[in-house]
Amino acid sequence: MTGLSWRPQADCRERAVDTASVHRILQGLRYYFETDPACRFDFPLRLTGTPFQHRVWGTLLGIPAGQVRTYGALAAQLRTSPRAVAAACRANPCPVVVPCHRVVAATGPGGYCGATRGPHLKIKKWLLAHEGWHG
DNA sequence: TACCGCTCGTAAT
DNA sequence: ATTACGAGCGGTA
Repeated sequence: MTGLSWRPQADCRERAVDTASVHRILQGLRYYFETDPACRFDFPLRLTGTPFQHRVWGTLLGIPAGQVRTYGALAAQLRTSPRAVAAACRANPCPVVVPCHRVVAATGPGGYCGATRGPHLKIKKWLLAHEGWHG
């Protein structure tokens, strides 16, 4: 996971989390990485964002592991524009758990964590491969 | 206002 | 069959 840039928003930083919850979250992530990439994360999420961003993130959570959607397809589904979807993906405060890596461009892989190339993109491709998607 | 993790049409190699 | 480019897009800072 090194290289993933977490850009926590105020809500994430300031919230007090008890040790047991942290343990549960780490266990869930470990299970995803080591055992079953198709597992559902069952811990509660409290994401900070605009109403539109919550709409997009909620839709992302409905994409099964091993599948992808294009920015354009999500835009049509949400009655908005591809770029707006991309901007919301980019603002995702909780990568991996909220699977913005399952959103790709019509012509290529698209970006990840604010980058359209470089190490971040390698992470996106790794996650997709981990989930068994071969594009 | 000016950015953009996009997309589509059109046109030139 | 590719590439390149322009215009339009909707949300956000």
